[in-house]
Amino acid sequence: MRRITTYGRSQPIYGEYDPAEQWYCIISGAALNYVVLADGRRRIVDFLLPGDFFGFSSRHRHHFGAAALVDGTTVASYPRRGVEAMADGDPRMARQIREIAFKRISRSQARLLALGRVTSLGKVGSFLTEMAQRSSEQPAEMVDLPMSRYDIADYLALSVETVSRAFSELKRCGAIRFRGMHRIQLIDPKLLEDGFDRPGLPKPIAARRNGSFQNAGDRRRHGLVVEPMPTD
Amino acid sequence: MRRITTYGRSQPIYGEYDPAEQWYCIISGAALNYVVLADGRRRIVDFLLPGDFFGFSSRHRHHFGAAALVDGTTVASYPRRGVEAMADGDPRMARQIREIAFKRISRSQARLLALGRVTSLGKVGSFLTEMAQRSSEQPAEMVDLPMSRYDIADYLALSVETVSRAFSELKRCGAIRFRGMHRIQLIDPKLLEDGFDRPGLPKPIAARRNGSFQNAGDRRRHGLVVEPMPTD
DNA sequence: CGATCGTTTGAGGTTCCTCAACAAGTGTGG
DNA sequence: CCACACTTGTTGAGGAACCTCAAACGATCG
Repeated sequence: MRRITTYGRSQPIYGEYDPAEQWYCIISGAALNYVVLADGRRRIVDFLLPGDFFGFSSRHRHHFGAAALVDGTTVASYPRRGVEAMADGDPRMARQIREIAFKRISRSQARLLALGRVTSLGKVGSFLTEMAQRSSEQPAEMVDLPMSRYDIADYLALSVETVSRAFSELKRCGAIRFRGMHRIQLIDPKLLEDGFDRPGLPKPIAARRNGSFQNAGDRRRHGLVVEPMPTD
Repeated sequence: MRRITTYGRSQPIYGEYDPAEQWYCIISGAALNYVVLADGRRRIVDFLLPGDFFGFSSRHRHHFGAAALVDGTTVASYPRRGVEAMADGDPRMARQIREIAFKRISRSQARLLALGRVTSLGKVGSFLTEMAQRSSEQPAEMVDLPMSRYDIADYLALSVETVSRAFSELKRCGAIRFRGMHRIQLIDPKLLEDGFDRPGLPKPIAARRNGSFQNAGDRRRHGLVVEPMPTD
């Protein structure tokens, strides 16, 4: 039913616009979903870690490519038709697939927020937070980054140089510490998660920690007037 | 089974962190998914148009809020448990739900690309393209924008001023034409979709239309070496 | 050891954000 | 009907952040 394949670094798992006939799950290693834009730039749509399912598509072809990040990445693949047939006969299976899909929706949407952040430190900070949460169950403060700075840059829609500078800056202000190039210790996770958001301020050494909202006028300006739920 | 509710402008459909006990579908009008960040800013996670399902969550609580965009937005809501039970007994239903979920994954990921675009004209251009595609089956060149410039700004992670300037600029260079404040005619959809991507260039009047890739060196730099698929 | 890749740091220019003012559209009450 | 307040949209000026180009350093591998 399922087939295990091992890939080398940068080796494609499937290409952009390939027919979407398999679903996949990372067993070990890491991979990424990418797109190459018309002008040759690359965007990384998602990093894929052990336990992540991918390769779903609403149409019959993929919209993105997938490639391994590290040598020896092992991936399980399941024929789409077979799984769908199994799901048809086994409601628990179907639920599990739904659950996986919903999780993925949540994650993409959370990522939208990260991408929407204003400053490079904010983006890199939330990237580190995301990786820390995904790579282990309990909030670990040690993060392995199997990808290069280039990958991170394409993931966050920043230039490599800006990513590198952001890491240096985070180190300088004591939010992180390097344990080797691809191993980072999070000293102040809270700061990484919601600090560094506002540009053009004194300098993001001390983070705002108020957590309160703006005044009512600002909320109304944004169309977020809090009114009672409709009673019916 | 399903319940129809009508909402006024800016009226919440459900709040952030509310228990996720219903699934919803827009019947008419428009709505949005939003988040209010710690510093009081708002991010719009998604615009919801007729036919769009929303309110899925992998956990028992929503991560985002939902609110109506226009007066008289009608929304169908379905009790989650009921639908899940139905899906358990009806494989076709289950498939349909999967299909909806997969579509939504595709859309969030497509949106990641739009947010990752470099320039404000690129972002606004792909926003218009997205709205045009979503609001009708065949590629329409007339787009209704039920949301304010503020909403668009929060959707694209730009300031209102920049959004407004981008519209003006697009009008100036003949890519769009105004048919009222919230009704826009797309003159050059191709330009909107892939033009305006590179900052710091002559000025994005003539779009690059080559569609070819960079040289091999650049592809390798990005870890996208094209190698044969594993034969096994 | 040389070559290449990955990473970091510097300098200059462009874009976008903030602050500000103004114009246009909408609704309310006199 | 108009005055007024308020919201929404547009435009200008100045400064901050990021991108590009460039160069240097470190690591890895043959």
